Amino acid sequence: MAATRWLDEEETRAWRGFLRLHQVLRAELERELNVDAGLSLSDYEVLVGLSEAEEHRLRMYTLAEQLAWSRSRLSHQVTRMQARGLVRREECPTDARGAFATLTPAGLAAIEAAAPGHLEGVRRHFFDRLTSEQVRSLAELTTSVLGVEPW
Amino acid sequence: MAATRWLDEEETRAWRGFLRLHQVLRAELERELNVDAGLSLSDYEVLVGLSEAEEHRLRMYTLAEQLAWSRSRLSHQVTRMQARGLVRREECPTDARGAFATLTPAGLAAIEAAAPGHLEGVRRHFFDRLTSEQVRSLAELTTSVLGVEPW
DNA sequence: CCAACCTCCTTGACGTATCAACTATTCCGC
DNA sequence: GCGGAATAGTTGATACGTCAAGGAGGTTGG
Repeated sequence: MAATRWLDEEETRAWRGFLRLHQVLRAELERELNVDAGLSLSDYEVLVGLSEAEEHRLRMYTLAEQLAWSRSRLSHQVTRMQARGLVRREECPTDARGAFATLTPAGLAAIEAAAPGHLEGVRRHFFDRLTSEQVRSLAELTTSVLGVEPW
Repeated sequence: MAATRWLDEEETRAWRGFLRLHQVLRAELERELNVDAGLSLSDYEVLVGLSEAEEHRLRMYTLAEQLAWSRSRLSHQVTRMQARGLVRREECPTDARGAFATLTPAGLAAIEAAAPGHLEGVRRHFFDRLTSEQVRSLAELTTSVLGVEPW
């Protein structure tokens, strides 16, 4: 067992900064999205995923993978969103185990109403404070760590 | 009302990458920390905050601010941790409204046992995949957005 | 000096996330 | 084809996070 590789000062700044940045941005964007559109960020992410999909629907496992969510989390989330009429479950004809999540017209309307304000918030709280060089290096950093493009 | 300022391709990569990076790292580190030390990341953050404080204690509002948490969240969290013997509440002699959260010996032992493995995970999943230049620019990016050092 | 206001903290209700356990179906090697 | 393994999805219990409301103590200005 090797000695602990503690973080140096720069790494500590980067790591704590990263966690705090996410915490702060997420809290504020969640609040705004909820006030303006009555959606949580989780709702929003599901709606975006489905709205970009063919026929506005995806297999549950595909959507879960795309969001980097567990199947369980997605299942619970879809149950709640279904109860509010934002999405619908459909059977899969080619795999009887499978299920589709499908955007309803109300769900489509919700994401279309919410997106402009939300993106405005993302700009205001995040991109407006960064240079394009910083944006580029952040995009590359996430690819370095994740090993893939983020979608 | 101005037209929506949509995100361009690079911004989309950066933003979705940021969210996904946090999601993936947090999920994995949370899982490891829970398996190895029986702690959640929220537990860990509170324990770190207190362990770095004078006399291993802080006023609730100070700790909340330091973590960028709501008072409510911290109050619930401390209640749960108190029930497990990790922290203790103490009255504040100079302000009767106030309360201290104090690390117990068990809490100190828990953080000391958990830290090496957790930091090892942070290295393995994050810093080992970045150049020192990337670390530096991430640290600066967080400062740009937050406007302050992250502690 | 006291009424109005502000701050510190807690609580309860509800929405959200995780794990483990479970059902149902499909896949695969023989 | 059939038995075991793997996959898709759900569920229930529990932990976590947020909001709104409220109690109790400080602070301040007339």
